[in-house]
Amino acid sequence: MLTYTEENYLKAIFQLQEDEKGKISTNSIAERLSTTPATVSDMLQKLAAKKMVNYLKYYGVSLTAGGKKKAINVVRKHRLWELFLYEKLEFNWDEVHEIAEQLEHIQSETLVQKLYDFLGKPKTDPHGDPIPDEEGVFPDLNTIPLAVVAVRKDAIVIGVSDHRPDFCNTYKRLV
Amino acid sequence: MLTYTEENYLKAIFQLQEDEKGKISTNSIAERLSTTPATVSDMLQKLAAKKMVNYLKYYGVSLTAGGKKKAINVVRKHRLWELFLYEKLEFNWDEVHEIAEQLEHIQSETLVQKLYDFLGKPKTDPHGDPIPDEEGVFPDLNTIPLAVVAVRKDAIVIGVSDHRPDFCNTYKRLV
DNA sequence: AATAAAATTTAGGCAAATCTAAAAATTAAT
DNA sequence: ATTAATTTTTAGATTTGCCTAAATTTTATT
Repeated sequence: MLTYTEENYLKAIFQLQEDEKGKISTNSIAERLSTTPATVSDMLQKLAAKKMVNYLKYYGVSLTAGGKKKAINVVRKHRLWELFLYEKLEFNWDEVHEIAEQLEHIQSETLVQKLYDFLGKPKTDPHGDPIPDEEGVFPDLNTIPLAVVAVRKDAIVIGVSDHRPDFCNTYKRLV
Repeated sequence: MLTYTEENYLKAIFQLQEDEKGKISTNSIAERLSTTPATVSDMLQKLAAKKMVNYLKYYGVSLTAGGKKKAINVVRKHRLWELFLYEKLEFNWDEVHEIAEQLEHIQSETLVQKLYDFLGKPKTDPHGDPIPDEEGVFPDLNTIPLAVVAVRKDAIVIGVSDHRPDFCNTYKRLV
């Protein structure tokens, strides 16, 4: 069983891996988690001992198959809870992230499954991010960055990548 | 801010105080929380330092006004989440306790309030236990123990005090 | 009331997660 | 290719929550 903190590390590594596409540095993890590189170094060794990451000192980390599975499950739970808060409890979309950071660590596979069904097997969260299915597969949303949409061409905004309340608060909601 | 563990101590003390009506012993807390008396002794001193309990060595503990408020809030959250799991996610009533033990520690007053409204400001959880309102006041349910109901008199069962899955599982649901 | 039993607290330790400061390794720059 | 700068790791501490074993205090028994 992983601790709350360990789950956060796996999620951070997973998300950095998506963005940066290369080796993940100790510093980038530290920055993302607002901690020190020393602490990250320590934790990576623990996660390596638990076979959650492949770790070579001074070279960087990547997730093992098992680590990736755990990470995706955390992301799935985070996004499902965000959607629940937004759709069912009528939170604003800028308020949901912080609470979902806590809810994503609740342990119960049955709960995730029932929440998924309750929300109608959704494909995206309130920020437009894809929600993986029970197998950990992300839906293909066929999106392109707004910056590359041709001039005078119609387009539908389906998501934002900046989740900070300050940014989200600029808009009432998507679409 | 209280830790997850501290919240569990306050809840345990609160519930023991309701049952036993006298001084709460170190041993009874240890038993309820499945830990050792030594650990409890330690924690009581920490909680006393935080003004959450009145504690006199070798004599027992009681909650301060502040500690009681926190404890009731945890109970409130626990019961609201249980009801959510049961009513909205269709869990069996014997499965909800364990998950609610985790959910009761999610920090967000807004969340509790919105959940309360979402569930229709309920008065009882799936076990028939009263849910305190936003002020921490428990609704008066006007109940008597089944054992003192007169012979040949009609009565409606509104709750059970044993929350263990084994016991609850004997019945499909209340009423 | 003295002693035995039970309850409680203290002492000393351990693991997790964090930090700062120092050391080591890698990368960049002249 | 040395040296300087940066990144990463190790070392040594701290806090929280927990344990066992020993000491202390209270309660019960004869």
